[in-house]
Amino acid sequence: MSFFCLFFIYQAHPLTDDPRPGVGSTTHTVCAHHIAGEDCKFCSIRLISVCSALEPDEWASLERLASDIAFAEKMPLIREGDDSIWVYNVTSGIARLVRTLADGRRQVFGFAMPGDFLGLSLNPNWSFSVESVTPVTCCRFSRQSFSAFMDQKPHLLKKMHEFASHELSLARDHMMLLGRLSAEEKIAAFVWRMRQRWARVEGHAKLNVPLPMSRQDIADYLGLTIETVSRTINHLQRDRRLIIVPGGIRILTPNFFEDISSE
Amino acid sequence: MSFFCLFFIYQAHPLTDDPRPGVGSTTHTVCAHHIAGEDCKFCSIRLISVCSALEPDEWASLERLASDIAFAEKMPLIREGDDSIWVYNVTSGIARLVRTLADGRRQVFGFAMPGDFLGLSLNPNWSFSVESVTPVTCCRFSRQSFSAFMDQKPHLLKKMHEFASHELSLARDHMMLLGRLSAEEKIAAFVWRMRQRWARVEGHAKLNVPLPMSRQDIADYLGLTIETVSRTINHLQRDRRLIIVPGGIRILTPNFFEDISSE
DNA sequence: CGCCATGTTGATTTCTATCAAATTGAGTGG
DNA sequence: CCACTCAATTTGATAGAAATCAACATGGCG
Repeated sequence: MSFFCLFFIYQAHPLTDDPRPGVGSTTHTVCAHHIAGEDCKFCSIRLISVCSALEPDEWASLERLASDIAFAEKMPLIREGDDSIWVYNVTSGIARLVRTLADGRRQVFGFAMPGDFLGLSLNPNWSFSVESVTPVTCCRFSRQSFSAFMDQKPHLLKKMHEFASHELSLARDHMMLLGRLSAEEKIAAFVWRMRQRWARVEGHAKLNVPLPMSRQDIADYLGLTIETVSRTINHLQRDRRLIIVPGGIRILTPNFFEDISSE
Repeated sequence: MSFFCLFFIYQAHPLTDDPRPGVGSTTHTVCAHHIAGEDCKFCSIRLISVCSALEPDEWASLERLASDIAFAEKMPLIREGDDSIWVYNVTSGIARLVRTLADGRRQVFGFAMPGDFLGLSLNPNWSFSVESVTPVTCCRFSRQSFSAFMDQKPHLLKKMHEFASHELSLARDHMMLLGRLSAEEKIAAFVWRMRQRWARVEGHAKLNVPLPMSRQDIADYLGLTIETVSRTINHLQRDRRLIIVPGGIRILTPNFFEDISSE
Protein backbone atom coordinates (compact mmCIF):
# COMPACT_ATOMS: atom_id res chain seq x y z
CA MET A 1 0.00 0.00 0.00
CA SER A 2 1.51 3.28 -1.08
CA PHE A 3 0.64 6.29 1.02
CA PHE A 4 1.67 9.73 -0.20
CA CYS A 5 1.79 11.98 2.78
CA LEU A 6 2.66 15.21 1.06
CA PHE A 7 0.39 18.03 2.17
CA PHE A 8 -0.37 19.64 -1.14
CA ILE A 9 -2.18 22.96 -1.26
CA TYR A 10 -4.57 22.59 -4.14
CA GLN A 11 -5.01 25.91 -5.94
CA ALA A 12 -8.59 26.85 -6.56
CA HIS A 13 -10.79 29.90 -6.49
CA PRO A 14 -13.34 30.92 -3.92
CA LEU A 15 -16.88 31.45 -5.12
CA THR A 16 -16.55 34.86 -6.71
CA ASP A 17 -18.66 34.54 -9.84
CA ASP A 18 -22.02 34.82 -8.18
CA PRO A 19 -23.81 37.84 -9.68
CA ARG A 20 -26.07 38.32 -6.66
CA PRO A 21 -24.86 40.91 -4.15
CA GLY A 22 -23.14 39.66 -1.08
CA VAL A 23 -22.48 36.19 -2.37
CA GLY A 24 -18.97 34.93 -2.92
CA SER A 25 -15.77 36.89 -2.30
CA THR A 26 -14.76 35.32 0.98
CA THR A 27 -11.25 35.86 2.22
CA HIS A 28 -10.28 32.20 1.90
CA THR A 29 -7.56 31.46 -0.57
CA VAL A 30 -6.98 27.83 0.26
CA CYS A 31 -9.74 25.78 -1.27
CA ALA A 32 -8.75 22.18 -1.28
CA HIS A 33 -6.31 20.36 0.87
CA HIS A 34 -4.93 17.11 -0.43
CA ILE A 35 -4.11 14.93 2.55
CA ALA A 36 -2.94 11.41 3.05
CA GLY A 37 -5.26 8.59 2.05
CA GLU A 38 -6.72 6.68 4.94
CA ASP A 39 -7.30 3.04 5.30
CA CYS A 40 -10.71 1.98 3.91
CA LYS A 41 -11.33 -0.25 6.86
CA PHE A 42 -11.37 2.78 9.16
CA CYS A 43 -13.52 4.80 6.75
CA SER A 44 -16.64 6.10 8.45
CA ILE A 45 -18.78 5.81 5.34
CA ARG A 46 -17.61 2.43 4.06
CA LEU A 47 -20.96 0.84 4.90
CA ILE A 48 -23.19 3.47 3.31
CA SER A 49 -21.15 4.42 0.21
CA VAL A 50 -20.65 2.62 -3.10
CA CYS A 51 -17.64 0.98 -1.46
CA SER A 52 -20.05 -1.22 0.48
CA ALA A 53 -20.23 -3.31 -2.70
CA LEU A 54 -16.61 -4.36 -2.23
CA GLU A 55 -15.14 -7.18 -0.17
CA PRO A 56 -12.48 -6.22 2.43
CA ASP A 57 -9.73 -7.68 0.23
CA GLU A 58 -10.81 -5.43 -2.64
CA TRP A 59 -10.44 -2.28 -0.57
CA ALA A 60 -6.68 -2.60 -0.76
CA SER A 61 -6.62 -2.20 -4.53
CA LEU A 62 -9.14 0.65 -4.41
CA GLU A 63 -7.06 2.45 -1.78
CA ARG A 64 -4.21 2.61 -4.23
CA LEU A 65 -6.39 4.75 -6.53
CA ALA A 66 -7.72 6.99 -3.77
CA SER A 67 -6.54 10.17 -2.17
CA ASP A 68 -8.28 12.26 0.46
CA ILE A 69 -9.01 15.88 -0.20
CA ALA A 70 -10.44 18.58 2.04
CA PHE A 71 -12.31 21.73 1.08
CA ALA A 72 -13.02 24.77 3.22
CA GLU A 73 -16.64 25.90 3.38
CA LYS A 74 -18.11 27.77 0.39
CA MET A 75 -15.55 26.45 -2.04
CA PRO A 76 -16.10 24.98 -5.49
CA LEU A 77 -15.43 21.27 -5.70
CA ILE A 78 -16.62 21.02 -9.28
CA ARG A 79 -17.54 23.59 -11.90
CA GLU A 80 -20.27 23.02 -14.45
CA GLY A 81 -18.73 22.31 -17.84
CA ASP A 82 -15.38 21.19 -16.45
CA ASP A 83 -13.83 17.97 -17.67
CA SER A 84 -14.46 15.36 -15.03
CA ILE A 85 -10.92 14.42 -14.20
CA TRP A 86 -11.96 13.21 -10.76
CA VAL A 87 -14.87 11.50 -9.10
CA TYR A 88 -15.54 11.80 -5.37
CA ASN A 89 -16.92 9.99 -2.41
CA VAL A 90 -18.05 12.53 0.18
CA THR A 91 -16.70 11.47 3.57
CA SER A 92 -17.78 14.44 5.69
CA GLY A 93 -19.58 17.78 5.37
CA ILE A 94 -22.25 18.98 2.99
CA ALA A 95 -22.05 20.27 -0.57
CA ARG A 96 -24.70 21.64 -2.89
CA LEU A 97 -25.26 20.53 -6.48
CA VAL A 98 -26.21 23.63 -8.41
CA ARG A 99 -26.73 25.08 -11.87
CA THR A 100 -26.92 28.79 -12.64
CA LEU A 101 -28.49 30.43 -15.69
CA ALA A 102 -26.86 33.32 -17.54
CA ASP A 103 -29.11 35.82 -15.74
CA GLY A 104 -28.24 34.49 -12.30
CA ARG A 105 -31.29 32.30 -11.65
CA ARG A 106 -30.10 29.30 -9.74
CA GLN A 107 -31.41 25.80 -9.11
CA VAL A 108 -29.98 23.58 -6.39
CA PHE A 109 -30.48 19.94 -7.43
CA GLY A 110 -29.64 18.53 -4.05
CA PHE A 111 -27.19 18.37 -1.19
CA ALA A 112 -24.37 15.83 -1.17
CA MET A 113 -23.75 14.34 2.25
CA PRO A 114 -21.39 11.71 3.67
CA GLY A 115 -21.71 8.51 1.67
CA ASP A 116 -22.82 10.28 -1.51
CA PHE A 117 -20.89 9.77 -4.71
CA LEU A 118 -20.14 12.64 -7.09
CA GLY A 119 -19.69 11.41 -10.63
CA LEU A 120 -22.12 8.49 -10.75
CA SER A 121 -22.61 9.00 -14.47
CA LEU A 122 -18.88 8.81 -15.23
CA ASN A 123 -19.52 11.37 -17.99
CA PRO A 124 -16.44 13.13 -19.34
CA ASN A 125 -17.72 16.49 -18.12
CA TRP A 126 -19.94 17.96 -15.46
CA SER A 127 -23.44 19.26 -16.10
CA PHE A 128 -23.64 21.04 -12.75
CA SER A 129 -21.41 22.66 -10.16
CA VAL A 130 -20.70 21.34 -6.69
CA GLU A 131 -19.83 23.76 -3.88
CA SER A 132 -19.10 23.04 -0.26
CA VAL A 133 -21.67 24.37 2.21
CA THR A 134 -19.71 23.30 5.29
CA PRO A 135 -16.08 22.14 5.21
CA VAL A 136 -16.07 18.96 3.14
CA THR A 137 -13.74 16.01 2.90
CA CYS A 138 -13.81 13.57 0.02
CA CYS A 139 -12.14 10.41 -1.05
CA ARG A 140 -11.06 11.20 -4.60
CA PHE A 141 -10.34 8.94 -7.58
CA SER A 142 -9.35 9.74 -11.12
CA ARG A 143 -12.39 9.04 -13.23
CA GLN A 144 -10.35 7.00 -15.68
CA SER A 145 -8.85 4.72 -13.09
CA PHE A 146 -12.09 4.39 -11.13
CA SER A 147 -13.89 3.51 -14.34
CA ALA A 148 -11.27 0.94 -15.23
CA PHE A 149 -11.46 -0.52 -11.71
CA MET A 150 -15.25 -0.72 -12.06
CA ASP A 151 -14.93 -2.62 -15.33
CA GLN A 152 -13.18 -5.34 -13.34
CA LYS A 153 -15.81 -5.36 -10.59
CA PRO A 154 -19.35 -5.87 -11.88
CA HIS A 155 -20.69 -5.76 -8.31
CA LEU A 156 -19.29 -2.24 -7.96
CA LEU A 157 -20.92 -1.26 -11.26
CA LYS A 158 -24.16 -2.73 -9.97
CA LYS A 159 -23.86 -0.65 -6.80
CA MET A 160 -23.19 2.47 -8.88
CA HIS A 161 -26.32 1.69 -10.84
CA GLU A 162 -28.29 1.28 -7.61
CA PHE A 163 -27.01 4.66 -6.43
CA ALA A 164 -27.91 6.28 -9.76
CA SER A 165 -31.38 4.70 -9.64
CA HIS A 166 -31.86 6.02 -6.14
CA GLU A 167 -30.81 9.48 -7.26
CA LEU A 168 -33.28 9.25 -10.12
CA SER A 169 -36.03 8.35 -7.69
CA LEU A 170 -35.14 11.33 -5.49
CA ALA A 171 -35.05 13.53 -8.59
CA ARG A 172 -38.63 12.48 -9.42
CA ASP A 173 -39.76 13.20 -5.86
CA HIS A 174 -38.21 16.61 -6.31
CA MET A 175 -39.96 17.22 -9.64
CA MET A 176 -43.24 16.52 -7.87
CA LEU A 177 -42.26 19.01 -5.16
CA LEU A 178 -41.16 21.72 -7.60
CA GLY A 179 -44.09 21.33 -9.95
CA ARG A 180 -47.02 20.81 -7.64
CA LEU A 181 -46.42 21.68 -3.97
CA SER A 182 -47.17 25.01 -2.29
CA ALA A 183 -44.47 26.98 -0.50
CA GLU A 184 -45.52 25.59 2.87
CA GLU A 185 -45.59 22.04 1.56
CA LYS A 186 -42.17 22.51 -0.02
CA ILE A 187 -40.65 23.71 3.26
CA ALA A 188 -42.29 20.93 5.25
CA ALA A 189 -41.15 18.27 2.77
CA PHE A 190 -37.65 19.74 2.80
CA VAL A 191 -37.43 19.63 6.59
CA TRP A 192 -38.65 16.05 6.68
CA ARG A 193 -36.30 15.03 3.88
CA MET A 194 -33.31 16.54 5.71
CA ARG A 195 -34.34 14.75 8.88
CA GLN A 196 -34.43 11.41 7.04
CA ARG A 197 -31.15 12.20 5.29
CA TRP A 198 -29.38 12.91 8.57
CA ALA A 199 -30.82 9.70 9.98
CA ARG A 200 -29.11 7.74 7.21
CA VAL A 201 -25.78 9.43 7.95
CA GLU A 202 -26.04 9.21 11.71
CA GLY A 203 -27.91 5.97 12.05
CA HIS A 204 -30.90 7.37 13.94
CA ALA A 205 -33.54 10.05 13.38
CA LYS A 206 -33.76 13.13 15.60
CA LEU A 207 -36.28 15.95 15.97
CA ASN A 208 -33.43 18.46 15.84
CA VAL A 209 -32.67 18.93 12.16
CA PRO A 210 -29.42 20.74 11.32
CA LEU A 211 -29.80 22.97 8.27
CA PRO A 212 -26.26 24.16 7.56
CA MET A 213 -27.19 25.64 4.17
CA SER A 214 -28.26 29.28 3.80
CA ARG A 215 -31.81 30.46 3.20
CA GLN A 216 -30.70 31.23 -0.35
CA ASP A 217 -29.67 27.60 -0.86
CA ILE A 218 -32.98 26.37 0.51
CA ALA A 219 -34.84 28.81 -1.74
CA ASP A 220 -32.90 27.70 -4.81
CA TYR A 221 -33.50 24.06 -3.89
CA LEU A 222 -37.25 24.54 -3.52
CA GLY A 223 -37.83 26.94 -6.40
CA LEU A 224 -38.75 29.80 -4.07
CA THR A 225 -37.27 33.15 -3.04
CA ILE A 226 -35.31 33.72 0.12
CA GLU A 227 -38.14 35.91 1.48
CA THR A 228 -40.75 33.21 0.98
CA VAL A 229 -38.51 30.64 2.67
CA SER A 230 -37.99 32.91 5.65
CA ARG A 231 -41.66 33.82 5.92
CA THR A 232 -42.82 30.22 5.60
CA ILE A 233 -40.41 28.84 8.20
CA ASN A 234 -41.39 31.62 10.60
CA HIS A 235 -45.04 30.96 9.87
CA LEU A 236 -44.54 27.28 10.75
CA GLN A 237 -42.88 28.42 13.97
CA ARG A 238 -45.83 30.68 14.82
CA ASP A 239 -48.13 27.68 14.20
CA ARG A 240 -46.06 25.63 16.69
CA ARG A 241 -45.00 23.14 13.99
CA LEU A 242 -41.31 23.74 14.62
CA ILE A 243 -38.86 25.94 16.48
CA ILE A 244 -36.01 27.75 14.78
CA VAL A 245 -32.78 26.84 16.60
CA PRO A 246 -29.21 27.96 15.85
CA GLY A 247 -28.02 26.08 12.77
CA GLY A 248 -31.34 24.45 12.03
CA ILE A 249 -34.83 23.75 13.30
CA ARG A 250 -36.49 21.46 15.80
CA ILE A 251 -39.59 19.57 14.71
CA LEU A 252 -42.51 19.81 17.17
CA THR A 253 -45.19 17.93 15.22
CA PRO A 254 -43.54 15.10 13.28
CA ASN A 255 -46.87 13.81 11.92
CA PHE A 256 -47.56 17.09 10.16
CA PHE A 257 -44.26 16.88 8.27
CA GLU A 258 -44.55 13.19 7.53
CA ASP A 259 -48.09 13.53 6.18
CA ILE A 260 -47.17 16.34 3.81
CA SER A 261 -44.13 14.45 2.56
CA SER A 262 -45.94 11.20 1.86
CA GLU A 263 -49.30 12.35 0.51
CA MET B 1 -36.08 -20.09 -30.62
CA SER B 2 -39.56 -20.56 -29.23
CA PHE B 3 -42.25 -18.28 -30.65
CA PHE B 4 -45.63 -18.30 -28.96
CA CYS B 5 -48.11 -17.01 -31.47
CA LEU B 6 -51.22 -17.09 -29.34
CA PHE B 7 -53.07 -13.80 -29.50
CA PHE B 8 -53.84 -13.33 -25.85
CA ILE B 9 -56.22 -10.59 -24.73
CA TYR B 10 -54.66 -9.16 -21.62
CA GLN B 11 -57.34 -7.99 -19.18
CA ALA B 12 -56.77 -4.56 -17.76
CA HIS B 13 -58.74 -1.49 -16.85
CA PRO B 14 -59.06 1.76 -18.75
CA LEU B 15 -58.04 4.92 -16.96
CA THR B 16 -61.09 5.47 -14.81
CA ASP B 17 -59.60 6.63 -11.52
CA ASP B 18 -58.81 10.18 -12.54
CA PRO B 19 -60.69 12.54 -10.19
CA ARG B 20 -60.72 15.39 -12.71
CA PRO B 21 -63.86 15.69 -14.78
CA GLY B 22 -63.80 14.33 -18.27
CA VAL B 23 -60.65 12.28 -17.84
CA GLY B 24 -60.70 8.53 -18.14
CA SER B 25 -63.76 6.36 -18.83
CA THR B 26 -63.13 5.59 -22.47
CA THR B 27 -65.12 2.81 -24.03
CA HIS B 28 -62.07 0.62 -24.62
CA THR B 29 -62.06 -2.65 -22.77
CA VAL B 30 -59.04 -4.21 -24.40
CA CYS B 31 -55.93 -2.76 -22.87
CA ALA B 32 -52.96 -4.86 -23.70
CA HIS B 33 -52.49 -7.26 -26.52
CA HIS B 34 -49.83 -9.88 -26.15
CA ILE B 35 -48.54 -10.70 -29.58
CA ALA B 36 -45.81 -12.85 -31.01
CA GLY B 37 -42.23 -11.84 -30.28
CA GLU B 38 -40.32 -10.54 -33.25
CA ASP B 39 -36.80 -11.14 -34.26
CA CYS B 40 -34.41 -8.68 -32.62
CA LYS B 41 -32.53 -8.21 -35.86
CA PHE B 42 -35.64 -6.68 -37.44
CA CYS B 43 -36.38 -4.54 -34.36
CA SER B 44 -36.70 -0.88 -35.29
CA ILE B 45 -35.19 0.34 -32.03
CA ARG B 46 -32.30 -2.12 -31.69
CA LEU B 47 -29.74 0.62 -32.33
CA ILE B 48 -31.14 3.21 -29.92
CA SER B 49 -32.29 0.99 -27.03
CA VAL B 50 -30.34 -0.75 -24.27
CA CYS B 51 -30.16 -3.73 -26.63
CA SER B 52 -27.53 -1.83 -28.62
CA ALA B 53 -25.09 -3.04 -25.96
CA LEU B 54 -25.51 -6.61 -27.16
CA GLU B 55 -23.77 -8.44 -29.96
CA PRO B 56 -25.98 -10.02 -32.65
CA ASP B 57 -25.32 -13.50 -31.23
CA GLU B 58 -26.58 -12.36 -27.82
CA TRP B 59 -29.92 -11.22 -29.22
CA ALA B 60 -30.98 -14.84 -29.65
CA SER B 61 -30.81 -15.56 -25.93
CA LEU B 62 -32.54 -12.27 -25.08
CA GLU B 63 -35.33 -13.04 -27.55
CA ARG B 64 -36.19 -16.14 -25.56
CA LEU B 65 -37.00 -13.90 -22.57
CA ALA B 66 -38.98 -11.37 -24.57
CA SER B 67 -42.57 -11.05 -25.62
CA ASP B 68 -44.23 -8.21 -27.49
CA ILE B 69 -47.20 -6.48 -25.98
CA ALA B 70 -49.50 -3.80 -27.38
CA PHE B 71 -51.58 -1.24 -25.52
CA ALA B 72 -54.42 0.87 -26.85
CA GLU B 73 -54.17 4.61 -26.25
CA LYS B 74 -54.94 5.97 -22.75
CA MET B 75 -54.30 2.67 -21.04
CA PRO B 76 -52.25 1.95 -17.94
CA LEU B 77 -49.04 0.06 -18.61
CA ILE B 78 -47.87 0.32 -15.02
CA ARG B 79 -49.53 1.48 -11.82
CA GLU B 80 -47.62 3.28 -9.08
CA GLY B 81 -47.06 0.91 -6.17
CA ASP B 82 -47.45 -2.25 -8.24
CA ASP B 83 -44.88 -4.99 -7.96
CA SER B 84 -42.60 -4.73 -10.96
CA ILE B 85 -43.16 -8.13 -12.48
CA TRP B 86 -42.15 -6.85 -15.90
CA VAL B 87 -39.75 -4.40 -17.43
CA TYR B 88 -40.33 -2.90 -20.88
CA ASN B 89 -38.58 -1.61 -23.93
CA VAL B 90 -40.87 0.81 -25.74
CA THR B 91 -40.88 -0.08 -29.45
CA SER B 92 -43.53 2.34 -30.72
CA GLY B 93 -45.89 5.03 -29.46
CA ILE B 94 -45.69 7.39 -26.49
CA ALA B 95 -46.43 6.89 -22.81
CA ARG B 96 -46.40 9.29 -19.90
CA LEU B 97 -44.65 8.70 -16.58
CA VAL B 98 -46.89 10.20 -13.94
CA ARG B 99 -47.52 10.44 -10.21
CA THR B 100 -50.78 11.68 -8.67
CA LEU B 101 -51.26 13.03 -5.15
CA ALA B 102 -54.24 12.09 -2.99
CA ASP B 103 -56.00 15.37 -3.88
CA GLY B 104 -55.58 14.86 -7.63
CA ARG B 105 -52.55 17.07 -8.27
CA ARG B 106 -50.50 15.38 -10.92
CA GLN B 107 -46.89 15.55 -12.05
CA VAL B 108 -45.75 14.08 -15.35
CA PHE B 109 -42.07 13.11 -15.02
CA GLY B 110 -41.57 12.58 -18.72
CA PHE B 111 -42.71 10.87 -21.87
CA ALA B 112 -41.41 7.43 -22.82
CA MET B 113 -40.77 7.08 -26.53
CA PRO B 114 -39.41 4.35 -28.80
CA GLY B 115 -36.06 3.15 -27.49
CA ASP B 116 -36.83 4.10 -23.89
CA PHE B 117 -36.60 1.48 -21.18
CA LEU B 118 -39.17 1.26 -18.38
CA GLY B 119 -37.70 -0.31 -15.28
CA LEU B 120 -34.12 0.94 -15.41
CA SER B 121 -33.87 0.79 -11.64
CA LEU B 122 -34.93 -2.88 -11.48
CA ASN B 123 -36.67 -2.02 -8.20
CA PRO B 124 -39.22 -4.55 -6.97
CA ASN B 125 -42.03 -2.01 -7.26
CA TRP B 126 -42.95 1.08 -9.22
CA SER B 127 -42.77 4.59 -7.80
CA PHE B 128 -44.83 6.07 -10.66
CA SER B 129 -47.50 5.10 -13.14
CA VAL B 130 -47.03 4.73 -16.87
CA GLU B 131 -49.97 5.32 -19.21
CA SER B 132 -50.11 5.15 -22.98
CA VAL B 133 -50.74 8.48 -24.71
CA THR B 134 -50.91 6.96 -28.20
CA PRO B 135 -51.17 3.23 -28.89
CA VAL B 136 -47.95 1.73 -27.55
CA THR B 137 -46.04 -1.44 -28.27
CA CYS B 138 -43.36 -2.78 -25.98
CA CYS B 139 -40.91 -5.59 -25.85
CA ARG B 140 -41.52 -7.05 -22.41
CA PHE B 141 -39.28 -9.08 -20.10
CA SER B 142 -39.85 -10.50 -16.67
CA ARG B 143 -37.80 -8.36 -14.33
CA GLN B 144 -36.31 -11.43 -12.67
CA SER B 145 -35.13 -13.02 -15.89
CA PHE B 146 -33.92 -9.72 -17.37
CA SER B 147 -31.99 -9.04 -14.18
CA ALA B 148 -30.46 -12.50 -14.26
CA PHE B 149 -29.55 -12.05 -17.93
CA MET B 150 -27.94 -8.71 -17.08
CA ASP B 151 -25.84 -10.32 -14.37
CA GLN B 152 -24.26 -12.42 -17.11
CA LYS B 153 -23.68 -9.43 -19.41
CA PRO B 154 -21.74 -6.61 -17.74
CA HIS B 155 -21.85 -4.58 -20.97
CA LEU B 156 -25.66 -4.64 -20.77
CA LEU B 157 -25.50 -3.50 -17.13
CA LYS B 158 -23.16 -0.75 -18.23
CA LYS B 159 -25.64 0.33 -20.91
CA MET B 160 -28.45 0.30 -18.34
CA HIS B 161 -26.30 2.53 -16.15
CA GLU B 162 -25.68 4.87 -19.07
CA PHE B 163 -29.42 5.08 -19.69
CA ALA B 164 -30.11 5.75 -16.01
CA SER B 165 -27.39 8.42 -15.95
CA HIS B 166 -28.93 10.05 -18.99
CA GLU B 167 -32.36 9.99 -17.34
CA LEU B 168 -30.82 11.59 -14.26
CA SER B 169 -29.35 14.32 -16.39
CA LEU B 170 -32.73 14.96 -18.04
CA ALA B 171 -34.33 14.95 -14.59
CA ARG B 172 -31.96 17.72 -13.50
CA ASP B 173 -32.72 19.74 -16.60
CA HIS B 174 -36.36 19.36 -15.70
CA MET B 175 -35.80 20.47 -12.09
CA MET B 176 -34.23 23.63 -13.47
CA LEU B 177 -37.27 24.12 -15.71
CA LEU B 178 -39.81 23.49 -12.95
CA GLY B 179 -38.03 25.56 -10.33
CA ARG B 180 -36.83 28.57 -12.25
CA LEU B 181 -38.39 29.07 -15.69
CA SER B 182 -41.43 31.21 -16.52
CA ALA B 183 -44.48 29.74 -18.24
CA GLU B 184 -43.30 30.96 -21.65
CA GLU B 185 -39.81 29.58 -21.10
CA LYS B 186 -41.26 26.26 -19.98
CA ILE B 187 -43.37 25.93 -23.11
CA ALA B 188 -40.51 26.95 -25.39
CA ALA B 189 -38.12 24.51 -23.70
CA PHE B 190 -40.74 21.77 -23.93
CA VAL B 191 -41.27 22.32 -27.65
CA TRP B 192 -37.54 22.29 -28.29
CA ARG B 193 -37.07 19.20 -26.15
CA MET B 194 -39.79 17.33 -28.02
CA ARG B 195 -38.22 18.35 -31.32
CA GLN B 196 -34.86 16.92 -30.23
CA ARG B 197 -36.53 13.81 -28.85
CA TRP B 198 -38.29 13.10 -32.15
CA ALA B 199 -35.01 13.66 -33.94
CA ARG B 200 -33.45 10.85 -31.93
CA VAL B 201 -36.32 8.50 -32.78
CA GLU B 202 -36.56 9.45 -36.45
CA GLY B 203 -32.93 10.17 -37.16
CA HIS B 204 -33.42 13.79 -38.25
CA ALA B 205 -34.85 16.99 -36.78
CA LYS B 206 -37.90 18.67 -38.25
CA LEU B 207 -39.64 22.00 -37.67
CA ASN B 208 -42.97 20.20 -37.41
CA VAL B 209 -43.14 18.87 -33.87
CA PRO B 210 -45.88 16.29 -33.17
CA LEU B 211 -47.37 16.75 -29.70
CA PRO B 212 -49.64 13.73 -29.27
CA MET B 213 -50.18 14.37 -25.55
CA SER B 214 -53.07 16.49 -24.28
CA ARG B 215 -52.76 20.03 -22.94
CA GLN B 216 -53.39 18.54 -19.50
CA ASP B 217 -50.35 16.27 -19.92
CA ILE B 218 -48.21 19.19 -21.03
CA ALA B 219 -49.47 21.24 -18.06
CA ASP B 220 -48.72 18.45 -15.60
CA TYR B 221 -45.28 17.99 -17.15
CA LEU B 222 -44.41 21.68 -16.87
CA GLY B 223 -46.00 22.40 -13.49
CA LEU B 224 -48.63 24.70 -15.04
CA THR B 225 -52.39 24.64 -15.55
CA ILE B 226 -54.07 23.68 -18.79
CA GLU B 227 -55.26 27.28 -19.28
CA THR B 228 -51.76 28.69 -18.94
CA VAL B 229 -50.44 26.14 -21.42
CA SER B 230 -53.14 27.03 -23.93
CA ARG B 231 -52.70 30.76 -23.47
CA THR B 232 -48.91 30.57 -23.73
CA ILE B 233 -48.89 28.44 -26.87
CA ASN B 234 -51.43 30.76 -28.48
CA HIS B 235 -49.41 33.75 -27.38
CA LEU B 236 -46.33 32.27 -29.07
CA GLN B 237 -48.44 31.78 -32.19
CA ARG B 238 -49.57 35.43 -32.13
CA ASP B 239 -45.90 36.41 -31.80
CA ARG B 240 -45.11 34.35 -34.93
CA ARG B 241 -42.81 32.01 -33.00
CA LEU B 242 -44.78 28.92 -34.01
CA ILE B 243 -47.99 27.78 -35.71
CA ILE B 244 -50.44 25.39 -34.10
CA VAL B 245 -51.04 22.51 -36.53
CA PRO B 246 -53.24 19.43 -36.08
CA GLY B 247 -51.51 17.08 -33.65
CA GLY B 248 -48.68 19.44 -32.80
CA ILE B 249 -46.96 22.69 -33.67
CA ARG B 250 -44.61 24.00 -36.33
CA ILE B 251 -41.59 25.98 -35.21
CA LEU B 252 -41.10 29.25 -37.11
CA THR B 253 -38.11 30.72 -35.23
CA PRO B 254 -35.83 27.84 -34.17
CA ASN B 255 -33.26 30.21 -32.64
CA PHE B 256 -35.77 31.57 -30.16
CA PHE B 257 -36.50 28.07 -28.86
CA GLU B 258 -32.90 26.96 -28.87
CA ASP B 259 -31.74 30.05 -26.98
CA ILE B 260 -34.33 29.63 -24.23
CA SER B 261 -33.49 25.95 -23.84
CA SER B 262 -29.76 26.41 -23.57
CA GLU B 263 -29.43 29.62 -21.56
C1' DC C 1 -18.06 48.30 19.15
C1' DG C 2 -19.21 48.57 14.60
C1' DC C 3 -19.26 46.28 10.06
C1' DC C 4 -21.05 43.33 6.71
C1' DA C 5 -23.42 39.18 5.63
C1' DT C 6 -27.54 36.94 6.54
C1' DG C 7 -32.12 36.76 7.79
C1' DT C 8 -36.71 38.85 8.83
C1' DT C 9 -40.66 41.68 8.08
C1' DG C 10 -43.73 44.83 5.50
C1' DA C 11 -45.92 46.90 1.25
C1' DT C 12 -46.93 46.21 -3.32
C1' DT C 13 -46.86 44.00 -7.83
C1' DT C 14 -47.06 40.35 -10.96
C1' DC C 15 -47.69 36.00 -12.75
C1' DT C 16 -50.25 32.17 -12.83
C1' DA C 17 -54.25 29.76 -10.88
C1' DT C 18 -58.97 29.65 -10.53
C1' DC C 19 -63.57 30.22 -11.98
C1' DA C 20 -66.60 30.63 -15.83
C1' DA C 21 -68.10 30.45 -20.46
C1' DA C 22 -67.60 29.93 -25.36
C1' DT C 23 -65.60 27.42 -29.19
C1' DT C 24 -63.68 23.69 -31.64
C1' DG C 25 -63.41 19.18 -33.07
C1' DA C 26 -63.55 14.19 -33.09
C1' DG C 27 -66.54 10.42 -32.96
C1' DT C 28 -71.42 8.47 -33.30
C1' DG C 29 -75.69 7.43 -34.93
C1' DG C 30 -79.61 8.77 -37.61
C1' DC D 1 -73.57 12.93 -45.19
C1' DC D 2 -74.79 15.69 -41.53
C1' DA D 3 -76.64 16.80 -36.93
C1' DC D 4 -75.58 15.68 -32.29
C1' DT D 5 -72.75 14.86 -28.25
C1' DC D 6 -69.10 15.10 -25.31
C1' DA D 7 -64.37 15.92 -24.57
C1' DA D 8 -60.69 19.05 -25.36
C1' DT D 9 -59.25 23.49 -26.02
C1' DT D 10 -59.51 28.40 -26.03
C1' DT D 11 -60.70 32.78 -24.16
C1' DG D 12 -62.14 36.06 -20.57
C1' DA D 13 -62.61 37.92 -15.78
C1' DT D 14 -61.01 37.68 -11.23
C1' DA D 15 -58.42 35.97 -7.24
C1' DG D 16 -54.50 34.60 -4.88
C1' DA D 17 -49.82 32.95 -3.89
C1' DA D 18 -45.41 34.08 -4.24
C1' DA D 19 -42.14 37.50 -6.25
C1' DT D 20 -40.33 41.88 -5.98
C1' DC D 21 -39.01 46.03 -3.82
C1' DA D 22 -37.67 48.11 0.41
C1' DA D 23 -36.44 48.58 5.16
C1' DC D 24 -35.04 46.79 9.27
C1' DA D 25 -33.04 43.33 12.60
C1' DT D 26 -29.64 40.03 13.96
C1' DG D 27 -25.44 38.06 14.58
C1' DG D 28 -20.77 36.58 13.81
C1' DC D 29 -16.24 38.46 13.66
C1' DG D 30 -12.59 41.74 13.10
